Amino acid sequence: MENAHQTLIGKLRKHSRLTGDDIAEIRSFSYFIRSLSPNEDVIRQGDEPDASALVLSGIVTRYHLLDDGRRQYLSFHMAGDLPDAQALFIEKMDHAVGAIGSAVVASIPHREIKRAFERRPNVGFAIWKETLIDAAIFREAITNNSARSIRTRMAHLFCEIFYRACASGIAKDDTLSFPISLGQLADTLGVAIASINRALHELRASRTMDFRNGRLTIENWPKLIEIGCFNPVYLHLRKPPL
Amino acid sequence: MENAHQTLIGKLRKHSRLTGDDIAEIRSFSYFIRSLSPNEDVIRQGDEPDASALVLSGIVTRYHLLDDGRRQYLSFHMAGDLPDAQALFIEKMDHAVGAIGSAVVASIPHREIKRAFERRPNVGFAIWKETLIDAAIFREAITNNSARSIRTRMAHLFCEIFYRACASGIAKDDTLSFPISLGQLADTLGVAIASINRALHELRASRTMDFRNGRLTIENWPKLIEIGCFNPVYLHLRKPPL
DNA sequence: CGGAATGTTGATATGCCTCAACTAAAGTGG
DNA sequence: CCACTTTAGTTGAGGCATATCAACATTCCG
Repeated sequence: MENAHQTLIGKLRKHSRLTGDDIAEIRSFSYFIRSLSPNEDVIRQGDEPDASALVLSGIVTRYHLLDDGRRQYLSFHMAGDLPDAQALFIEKMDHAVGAIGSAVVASIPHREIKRAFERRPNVGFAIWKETLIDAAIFREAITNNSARSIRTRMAHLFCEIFYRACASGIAKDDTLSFPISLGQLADTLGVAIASINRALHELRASRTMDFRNGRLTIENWPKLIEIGCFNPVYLHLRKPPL
Repeated sequence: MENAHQTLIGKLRKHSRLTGDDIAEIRSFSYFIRSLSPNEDVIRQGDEPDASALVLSGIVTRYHLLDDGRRQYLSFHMAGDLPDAQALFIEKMDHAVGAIGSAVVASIPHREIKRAFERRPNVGFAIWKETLIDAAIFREAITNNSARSIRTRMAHLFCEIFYRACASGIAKDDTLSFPISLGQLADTLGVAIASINRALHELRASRTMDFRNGRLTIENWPKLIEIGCFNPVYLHLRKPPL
């Protein structure tokens, strides 16, 4: 596995330009590694963390815990992502962050990240930009879950995940490990498990994509894009991977 | 009407601490005033603006334009908000920004805002924090539109709007001008107009709140909070207005 | 090997959408 | 200022997509 500094630098460079000094500053970050079991939380709603997690491997999710105990999954994060960067400036977490499947994260103290902002504003701008892209992904999720059919929602979600996985380098050809359950998928797209299952079977039968046992396989990318009304502009990548 | 500097300073201070030097830096911003007619756009999807709008009066919205011409409204903004601050670091707009009813905005050049960051990092952090709170509002909208009944969605939306309007100072006692049509409400909550209408009549009949002719009146705030499962933590206000 | 969690499938119920017909309000031009 | 047009709001009837429920199959994991 790459080290945390390299993972972060590689990620930031996908969206921003960094100078040698910026990179040196990032390399000065200390961190500690944390290995997560499936469904283990990194942070809980209400916590006030003093470090931010950088995903090194596996899938990490952000979710709301509802009054009745249900969950609403908000986003999924992979190697290079900073799923709780917002805690740098907002003390109390309004949502939780946890692993889907096994994952490894590097915990970087806020203090060091903030010091970097003062010394190299450019590093701050790059991380700020990451949080802005997060926001764009949230906006797209609003539209996806509000204005589209189950079939389209599902296709769109998998388009986004696969596209980002390609950018992140964790997708192998047309396949990707994404160990999420149907129940979690239901709590992501805002529909019942039974409906998730049926939509999944439909995409499988039409040889568009196949998701089973936590593995996503793309069989017909153009068709999946069309079904999902997917337009990757909102991901704001400098070099589109596909 | 207050001037733009004062509006911005007042807003940032609701979430962040600013020193005298920070405030002086903000006062150095140049801007020009732009008056908007109902439904006029400030920026369109695909634009690459070089200035950010600060809302001075009226309601401004952010929305996605879908393939079939429909709209998905994403958020609403009022005096003090910076609805397109993200364009500071993301060149191409992935959504549009426009007025609901008549509105007035101040356009501040990106160049000047970025210069302020270099001179007073604290000013940058305060604006960054605003964009992070925006993201929290988006997350809440995902949950609202995905995991709640129409009735609850509607109550939650009006709770948020009224709460923020109080913080912003534009609500008078228990009433607020919010000149949105039922069709726009439908395109916000992801439901049909007919359903919006019926939910509205239900809230009116139960004397919880009344929305008509672009005016929101709260009749029973505790009840509205309960119906909407509203918890304002995600708005991250230093001093809750209610 | 046994138990729990997850996935599968059909039958039934229902909330919401669609459509349509109508009313009310707002904007426009003579 | 009024007639006209357009837009917004209202309401009921009917249909459909999706939720719910239940029973069972499969996989995972200790």
